[in-house]
Amino acid sequence: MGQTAQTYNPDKYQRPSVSVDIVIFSIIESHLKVLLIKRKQWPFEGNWAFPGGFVRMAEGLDEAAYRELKEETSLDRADVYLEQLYTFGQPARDPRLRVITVAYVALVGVDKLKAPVAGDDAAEVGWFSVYQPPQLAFDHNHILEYAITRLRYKLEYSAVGFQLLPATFTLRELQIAYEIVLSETLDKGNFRSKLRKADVVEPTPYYRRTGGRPARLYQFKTDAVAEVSARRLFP
Amino acid sequence: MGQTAQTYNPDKYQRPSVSVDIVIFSIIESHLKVLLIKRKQWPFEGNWAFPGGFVRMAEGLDEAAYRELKEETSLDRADVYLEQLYTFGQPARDPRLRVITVAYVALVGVDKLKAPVAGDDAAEVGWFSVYQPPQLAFDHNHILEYAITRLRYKLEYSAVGFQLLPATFTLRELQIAYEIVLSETLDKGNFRSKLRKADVVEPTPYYRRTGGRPARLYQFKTDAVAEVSARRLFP
DNA sequence: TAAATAGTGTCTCTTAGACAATATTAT
DNA sequence: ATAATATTGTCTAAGAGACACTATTTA
Repeated sequence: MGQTAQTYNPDKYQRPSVSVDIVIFSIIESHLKVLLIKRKQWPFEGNWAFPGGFVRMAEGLDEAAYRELKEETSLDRADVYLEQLYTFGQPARDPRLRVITVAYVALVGVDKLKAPVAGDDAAEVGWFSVYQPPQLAFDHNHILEYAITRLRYKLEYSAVGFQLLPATFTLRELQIAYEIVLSETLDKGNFRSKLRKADVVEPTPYYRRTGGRPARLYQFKTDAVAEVSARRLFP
Repeated sequence: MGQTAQTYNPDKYQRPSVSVDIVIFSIIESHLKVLLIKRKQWPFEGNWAFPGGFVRMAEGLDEAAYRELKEETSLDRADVYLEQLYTFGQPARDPRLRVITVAYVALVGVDKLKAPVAGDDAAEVGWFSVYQPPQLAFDHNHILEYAITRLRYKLEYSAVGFQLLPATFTLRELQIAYEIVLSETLDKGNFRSKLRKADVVEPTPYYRRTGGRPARLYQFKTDAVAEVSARRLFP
């Protein structure tokens, strides 16, 4: 809102619509998946799209994202990690009208997944592997690419990968989550020593039974900043 | 634009206005400065604000940012580095009406600075030190903080700092630019060896006279990717 | 020659990454 | 005991950072 804001009367001009779209990631059966909703109407009828919707006049952007998350997936604000991704505004991205969309990325732990119910008209909802996504509506394929890139980046430099797991987890489970997102194998010993130095997880008194020696369960340190800044966590 | 997009008719509802705001950085007289325009009307009359304006129906967001840049500062698309920063949309950020703004960051070399002319009504324009900014309009102080953080981050991990300098420059000048932005001193030898390894600058046949031994002029390798990804350039 | 700045090299300590060794359970 | 998995430790090469040295100009 710079200089022209005073002389320009926006009421005289058409305004775009503004929506939020949420790229929700989770790890399901050892695969990085994204939540999609099937469209039932033109345009892109039958294609899949991210949950989302229009921003209301009295709510902020994050607020709109949380509201849509709740409405379309029953996921509560406390159940997810949410951050703004990027704003996409090509004039032709929606054939009906000008829609500028503020895209968000969300991470959800498997244990938080209720059966996702879509909005009022009970649309189809499903989790899809991010590497073989179906044909998506609008520019959502492009947004998905961008979101995956950001997710990888985030995980390399911070500890938000926690958000993809239940409240307690073994270090091996955490490593596997990282391996799934980054699409590369990590060294067990090095992964653990990195974690130790980053000081972001703490042991609980509990263990999980596995095939061999039971594994200690860990949790994220509540006081730890997930955003381990300035130094790469898993290069 | 998810499920609700079909059942929701946006024409029945009020729409927000969407603007772009551009935080333009440059290094002027050894200080990191930002370009601001003085507002002449309510609200925030007399306060300073970033150049920017409303997005038109037929243009994309980047396009709108470049257009406003040209209109309000005469800076051409080729003269600046521009990237989207973040979208701010608190309902009350503009007292007149609901405005969601897509903020951009721009870097300009000193040599590109024409006398900045403001829009039609010839407002005051000035460069201000980012560390003692005046009282800004709207949430622009907050946006400025965010932009500085992003700028520092970008410079640490990439080579876009080049964009703050003329086409040719000495390595010492480049180092000083980095020091000014990062607010810390860097080791001469280490800075140079990092640059050598990153392989982003190449020598020209020219020299600049200084107080002592003349310094060779360098330029950015045209084929080099300024985004030196995945590895930190100046930790 | 002295001062000033440019440019290069070296040394040490830390860290990344590969790999090995030990520990604890079930069968 | 053997298999399976957890957990910790060791070694080496590369990189970061501190610092010193040489080079080339002006005054």
